[in-house]
Amino acid sequence: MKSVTIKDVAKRLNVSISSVSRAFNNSYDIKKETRERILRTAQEMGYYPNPIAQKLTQKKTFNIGVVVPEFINEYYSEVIRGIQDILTSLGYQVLIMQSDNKHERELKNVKTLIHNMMDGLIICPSVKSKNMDYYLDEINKGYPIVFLNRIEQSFPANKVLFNNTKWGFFATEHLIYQGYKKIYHLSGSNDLGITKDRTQGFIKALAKHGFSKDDYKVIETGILPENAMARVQELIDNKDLPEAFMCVNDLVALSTISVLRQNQIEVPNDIGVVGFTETKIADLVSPKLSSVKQPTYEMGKSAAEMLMKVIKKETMSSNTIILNGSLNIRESSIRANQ
Amino acid sequence: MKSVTIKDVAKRLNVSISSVSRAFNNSYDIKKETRERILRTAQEMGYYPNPIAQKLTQKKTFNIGVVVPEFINEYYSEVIRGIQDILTSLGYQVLIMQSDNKHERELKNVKTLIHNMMDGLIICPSVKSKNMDYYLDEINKGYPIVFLNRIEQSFPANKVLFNNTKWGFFATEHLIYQGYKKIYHLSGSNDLGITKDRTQGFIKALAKHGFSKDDYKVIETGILPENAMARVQELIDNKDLPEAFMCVNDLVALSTISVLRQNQIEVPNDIGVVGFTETKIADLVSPKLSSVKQPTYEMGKSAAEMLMKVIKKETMSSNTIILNGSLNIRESSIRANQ
DNA sequence: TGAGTTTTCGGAAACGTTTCCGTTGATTTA
DNA sequence: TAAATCAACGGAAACGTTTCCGAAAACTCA
Repeated sequence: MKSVTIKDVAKRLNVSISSVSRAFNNSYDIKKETRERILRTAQEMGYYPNPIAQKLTQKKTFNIGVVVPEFINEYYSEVIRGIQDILTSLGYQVLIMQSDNKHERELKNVKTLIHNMMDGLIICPSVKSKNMDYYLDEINKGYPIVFLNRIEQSFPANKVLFNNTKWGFFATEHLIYQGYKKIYHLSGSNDLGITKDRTQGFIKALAKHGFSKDDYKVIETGILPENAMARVQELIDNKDLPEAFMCVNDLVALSTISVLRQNQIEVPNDIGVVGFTETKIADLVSPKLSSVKQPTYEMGKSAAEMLMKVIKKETMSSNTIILNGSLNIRESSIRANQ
Repeated sequence: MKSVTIKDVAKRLNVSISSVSRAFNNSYDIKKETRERILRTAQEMGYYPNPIAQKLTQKKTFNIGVVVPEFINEYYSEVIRGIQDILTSLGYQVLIMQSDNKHERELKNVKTLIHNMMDGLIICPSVKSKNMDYYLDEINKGYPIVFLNRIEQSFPANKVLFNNTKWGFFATEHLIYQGYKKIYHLSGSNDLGITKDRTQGFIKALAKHGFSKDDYKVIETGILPENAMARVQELIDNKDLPEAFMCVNDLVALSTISVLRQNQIEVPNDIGVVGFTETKIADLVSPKLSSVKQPTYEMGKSAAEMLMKVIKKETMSSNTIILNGSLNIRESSIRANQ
């Protein structure tokens, strides 16, 4: 378990510790031949500089921490791919921690990463900004942090966002243009800023097109199938069905379609459905699911690039990047002519 | 950016550095009152022990590294949840790295984690054991490593596995019992041990039930939709369709159903389909997808528990845990009576 | 009361690096 | 040829802890 240190290499070659160090950091004041000699025998002896010791003296670790709430679908997976593609090409390593949608664990993760001297952090918060003081403190101390998704636009920090209100609006307006006159929104939790924004977009679209209070409803189902299915079944039982559903995400949309089908209600012939945060399966199911695609990979890339700028001190202020998505209209929301 | 160190605390209280250290490690040889006094002012000054410096002197970091190939579906997400639930309850932190299905990046990740002094590692390899020498070296040095999934049963290390051959066999036999006489297997890459094992299970089941060479085929589609869809379309064009498909995973199964539907071929009325590595959507699509459920959460738990035993030196040998799954039969593979 | 024991604490080495400073010998310059 | 410059290297401090060792003070016991 004993690993070979810089001293062992120095002793073997009868050179000083400093020279070995210089050889590895290819410093200018070392002769080319000795440098090569040192590197060669170091290789033979299986020596590599201990990163922990390096961190103690240097400031840079070339490690970047990423905190995500979950991996429930490919959303954060693709975000991380975007982050990694940028950062690994620049010689950084990406360390990921999962906070399981719990704010406390998120905070603990962030502290762990900071204390382990990450050069910077990309944080995807679990819930809407409660207790962000710690983060603000660190930012003010000069610690490089970029937020991604699920954070308020007004929060004074560098961040990469998706405009959920806007695309919630478009998704809803699409249903309206299809001629659906009564539309229900199955919404996420109100604690979650992003799903709340989608709800706002929903309401804005209805307002613009003169829907009255009787023509729509917002039903808080959360983002997981179980509860959503129960609530839809309730609607059916109460004979309180709309002409279309605008759903907080694809999982809820698929759940809705599934329950409707069990009750011999067909999508889109009887009822239209549109999802949000498109996943691969949208294109594979029947009916194919209309949904809003988020630029996940690009969001990761942007966040990584922004973080690099912060680290290089090329920017100090609180920048916000808002990326565009697309509404992919498929079968589930195409209203039959009648 | 200058953080407060142990010296600052010691100086403020006119005690020695050692005493402050003792206070934090609640050592036995410090008076209770001084310990509390130190802890209190340390808190006031915002001091916490620098983990990097601690790592340099101690051997334990209470950090565990996890390397996964991807987050393409909820598979590794649930594995990680299992790992985290065990380890965080024991005071450990879990650091995750994603190797993007590339062996080189996996190796780099592992080295990064080891050099950063993780107390142990759980590795989910990306491809079948090529170049495992580095891992074996570390294990022989006494470094605690547990492997999970995608590794050969003969590999001499601690590991947690799913019996892909067995459940590939059961999935296939289920189709046979349904009366399907001609069955094709859409398989993953041969480089991937686990998908190869499923293929073996497929062939075993056919052999047991006396299928001849003409009654089955193995078609290597890989694990992603695009290629699978193309290959299925080829089969349709060549009028070379089986009575049932046994698919390497759910994504390929859904892709298959989708292509068949585009060609007016209905599942399960015309053709039966069964998937593998069940995901949430299996229950939400139409027809509901029959699939093999893997005990993902439990696999993570087992791996974490096994790693703890290795770290505590309660076990030295190469243990293998093989967990059981279940075959969930739904609509897609129920053959209509005829 | 004096020897032995225990409690509590300080000093200093150690962990494995980087980096500043200084020294040596060789080379250049006037 | 003497002075000045330069290339190449060694020594040692520093990073922030833990821990071993030893010593002072307090306590025990006969």
